[in-house]
Amino acid sequence: MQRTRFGDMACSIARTLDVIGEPWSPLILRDIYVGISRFEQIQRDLDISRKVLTERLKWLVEKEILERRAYSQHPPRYEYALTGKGQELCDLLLVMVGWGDRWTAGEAGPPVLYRHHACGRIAHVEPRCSECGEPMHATDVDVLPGPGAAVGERTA
Amino acid sequence: MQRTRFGDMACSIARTLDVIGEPWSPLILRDIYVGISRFEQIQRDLDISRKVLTERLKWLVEKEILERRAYSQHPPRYEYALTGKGQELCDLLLVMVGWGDRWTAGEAGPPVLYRHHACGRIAHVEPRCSECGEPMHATDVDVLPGPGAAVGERTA
DNA sequence: ATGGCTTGCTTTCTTTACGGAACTGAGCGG
DNA sequence: CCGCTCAGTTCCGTAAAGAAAGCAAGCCAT
Repeated sequence: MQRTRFGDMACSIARTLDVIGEPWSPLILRDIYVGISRFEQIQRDLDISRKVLTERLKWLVEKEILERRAYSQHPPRYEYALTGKGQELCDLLLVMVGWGDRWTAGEAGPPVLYRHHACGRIAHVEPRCSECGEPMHATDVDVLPGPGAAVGERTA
Repeated sequence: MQRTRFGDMACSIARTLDVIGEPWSPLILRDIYVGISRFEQIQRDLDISRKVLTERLKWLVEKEILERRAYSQHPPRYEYALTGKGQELCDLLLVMVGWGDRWTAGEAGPPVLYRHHACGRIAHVEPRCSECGEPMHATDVDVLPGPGAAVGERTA
């Protein structure tokens, strides 16, 4: 969508946005995650322009987030499925759900609940440190240049 | 940017996207998070159109993600600061960083590292269950209708 | 065999938003 | 009073989104 491509920036946020940052992409991912996996289904569910849906699906397949596969040869019918890379992106969706539930749900409460397989309880995700297991929020970290930093260039 | 507003959908992902889903918004948030907080600074850092930057900042202030405040009266100069709501959004950025580092960083390695205050180690965020503390990925949950579900309507 | 139905797109057209560049205006500072 | 910085605003050309229609392949019933 945007003319400026984010993929070339030395920033993991920008590079993630390059993949799913365009409008509709996260919602398409969500649909496929919950089992709405065919072109017509997604189009109806989101009420998205067929043209844009075609473009997004092609892009996400190119980026190896989705796989297009035939579930019927005759007639040829296709569905879209998450790759491993795509499933990990869905973790990001869960975090978005967490923020949205907390700040935008209002009176009515969250529209969707998530039950954790491991404990069977309704839960939300909590960001924790990969090293010590304690909560790890944006306010709990120092930001340092890493090996892939483009020295002397804009970080963005 | 998109003509279709996501804010009215009964979906926390859509409502989160309504706030920061537009192009550049997450990168603007990131800049302010790391201390690049003035109009000219952000514009230079991201090389974003001044017009779009103006629009985004105004939107994020309206949505109470950012606060515009004068750091000088004479001459009148402004900077943008995260609200509590905005700081929590930054957790989402950390998750995006995690995915981006893992899938898009390549040979060079991650451009930026994050040191966790609590343990002092370089770390990344790991989504864990708010109830039992075990890892909680998108593949580890069941999706159920919640109280705020728009019954009979599209979930999106 | 043919008219209708569904699926999975593609095409065309209009409207909107982005990107780039120039311009404004307030307030220093020399 | 000339130039500089900051913080935008305005204008214009182009690219992308949205709406709607069209298309082709393959059933399916009459």
